[in-house]
Amino acid sequence: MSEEIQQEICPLTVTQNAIAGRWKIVILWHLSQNEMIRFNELLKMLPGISKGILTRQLRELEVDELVHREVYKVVPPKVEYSLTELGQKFIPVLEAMQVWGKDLLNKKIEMYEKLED
Amino acid sequence: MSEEIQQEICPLTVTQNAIAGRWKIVILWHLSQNEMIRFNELLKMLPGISKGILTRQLRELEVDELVHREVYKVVPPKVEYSLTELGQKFIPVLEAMQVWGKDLLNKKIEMYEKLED
DNA sequence: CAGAATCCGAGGGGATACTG
DNA sequence: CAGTATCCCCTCGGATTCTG
Repeated sequence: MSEEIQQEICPLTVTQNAIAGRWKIVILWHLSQNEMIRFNELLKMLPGISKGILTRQLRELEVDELVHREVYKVVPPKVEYSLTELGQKFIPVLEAMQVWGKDLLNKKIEMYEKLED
Repeated sequence: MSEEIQQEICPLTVTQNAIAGRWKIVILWHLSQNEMIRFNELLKMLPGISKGILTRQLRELEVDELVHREVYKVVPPKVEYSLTELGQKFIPVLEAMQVWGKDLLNKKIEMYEKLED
């Protein structure tokens, strides 16, 4: 019981839960770079993902109110995804992650170069 | 094939892979607050985790070089965990996450308060 | 175009018992 | 004290097929 409380009141844990999912971080990043993106565009931006999975990840992000889904009632269907206000507040996290990721990649590159000696 | 390349050269994806795991973020946070922590101390700090899982998460963090494991050859055994240099560079991410998580929690609290009217 | 529905398999979390 | 070794379970990712 007290475990569940901790799940809900720890800021890091709620963050963790919100971004748990193989593609969510990259999805959020694309949305932070593009303002609005249609479903199939997003699909092309994510090589390797399948439609079903993309839909699920987007729905979860929508439930957590990081992403807004705008449906245009036209034929053929048109749906655009964008960051909510909460989603935009998440951008600093993405930026910090990117800084760290680049650091890590540079480190790996250095290691490969040393191996060539 | 090209998917795998993207997996390895995208900074966000490498970050994502490094912290994928139910407890890693919280573990990193505790290590950022304590400099060095023994195994059983960490266990107590994480209500709900089991020994086996804690070990696995720590091993993965060790492989990814975020966490250092110092074994003292004494009886009974004593092992201390700490952040590596790479792990310390991750702290800004944790901080950004915490800011965002607090924001989200405040938002939820507001919603509950409105429900009471 | 943007999904919904279904099925599958891998693997990651968790519990328990044992050990140097 | 700090693990290892199993076993189970269930979720999550992924592939495929169908639809308004």
